[in-house]
Amino acid sequence: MVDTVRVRFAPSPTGALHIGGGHTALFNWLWARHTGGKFILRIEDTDRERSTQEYEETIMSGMRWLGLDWDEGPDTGGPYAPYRQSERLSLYRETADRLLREGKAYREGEAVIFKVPQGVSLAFDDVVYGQIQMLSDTLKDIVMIKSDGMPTYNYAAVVDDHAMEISHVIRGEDHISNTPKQLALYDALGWERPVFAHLPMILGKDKKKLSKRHGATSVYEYRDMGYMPDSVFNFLALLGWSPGDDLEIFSREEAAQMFDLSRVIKKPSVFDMDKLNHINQEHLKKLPPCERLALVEPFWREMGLPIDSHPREYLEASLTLLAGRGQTAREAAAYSDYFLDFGPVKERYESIEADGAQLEVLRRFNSELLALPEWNAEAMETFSREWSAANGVKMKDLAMPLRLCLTGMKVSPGVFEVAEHLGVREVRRRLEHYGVLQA
RNA sequence: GGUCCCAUCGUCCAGUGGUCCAGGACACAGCCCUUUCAAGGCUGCGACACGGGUUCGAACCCCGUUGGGACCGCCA
Repeated sequence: MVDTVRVRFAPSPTGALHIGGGHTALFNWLWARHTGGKFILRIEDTDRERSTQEYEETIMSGMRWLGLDWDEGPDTGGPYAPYRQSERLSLYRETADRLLREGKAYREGEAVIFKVPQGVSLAFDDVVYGQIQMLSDTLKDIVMIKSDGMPTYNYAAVVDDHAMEISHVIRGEDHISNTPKQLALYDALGWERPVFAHLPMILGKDKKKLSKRHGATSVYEYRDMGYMPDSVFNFLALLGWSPGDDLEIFSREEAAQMFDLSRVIKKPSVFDMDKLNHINQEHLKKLPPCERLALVEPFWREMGLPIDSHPREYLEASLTLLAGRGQTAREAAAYSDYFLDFGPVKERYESIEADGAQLEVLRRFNSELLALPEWNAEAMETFSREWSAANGVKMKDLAMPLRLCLTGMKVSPGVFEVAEHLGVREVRRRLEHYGVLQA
């Protein structure tokens, strides 16, 4: 009997790894890791027209990106190899011949077709959906081997799940109606059935099955938008499942430990970008500086910023200063460009807006600020508060123009912290450029 | 059309007959903090689709209605 859990993710290499596919893979992975079982990757490349080696590789790297490692697969091999259906043709052939000999299947053209017995109740107990039953009379005969010699999905999946000793078939709910067909096959072959667990679908905002129309659907698009794999993992795990308490931000390991198939719900869930953003921000905040830098760096590079002319410590500190600003790595990169270069600042603002009298006040203030014996945020703030009180000028009217000159933005971390981090020389350079220092 | 599935705040989840005039999170609004924006803290808005049962008692069980979804390929 089934003593060890063996689950599989069985994508067809006809496209990149989808959010839906990632969700299915994730739940299989969680169950395997939770139970100490095996997670198997099987490539279902029986569609000669659409399957490609490139897609197979993208799917695998997509899974790696999400942190879903597999124990057996086409690249790693394993005791049930090969793991690519196109390499298991003889198995399908032999099994089909057997059914042919037993009179349970027939030929039509080059194809082999399974004759569905009539009047049979095909029922199974789904781990998440419960008892599901269908009468065999509503089923048409099932094509097992196509005219091109390749097996069909419903047939190959049964043969392989049996041969690979899969204990739990965990897949999307759209496969519920396929299950009775596969049940008929298991019965005809005299094979023991695996346990079935169907997962609720992921829907778009319009409550329709998630598709290209809904925007980004491949997991890679999320990476390119600046989402962390940990966040996408966390977010996907929360679709159709929850640990039961109010814990929402967790790691892969924590999820694997808490996960249980019996806690998966039936209701389809809507993909909510706002929630993903929030989860990403939470994970971003937890990251140590060096890892955050690694995440943001590609986006800075993409923006053409001079990364290599700054020490790593400086770059890390720049991001630490951001403290929760930005929900994605891409946003964090955009919010911090002024730390790396003066260029973007100048592009945003040609000059500050101030009339003659205001300008004179700013010139005096900035000049005195630059003359401070100690160049740190605390000293600058103390000085500024005293100066503003003494001169009857609001802090705001001193800080905002300074912020504008240094960052080119109306929003930023505390402006004195920005100034400290930029360094007195750079601050002087920027203030001089805008003519807000005394001659 | 046939078959199957689903139904708690706008969204994601909690809730498995009494402790629920329903709890948390996101989003939204307001307040506090404050040199700005975030972050953080506090408050608010907001749902058991409807109708019948069963029961002393129903968000939870049963039936129906309505509304959604999936599948009906020699695609997977």
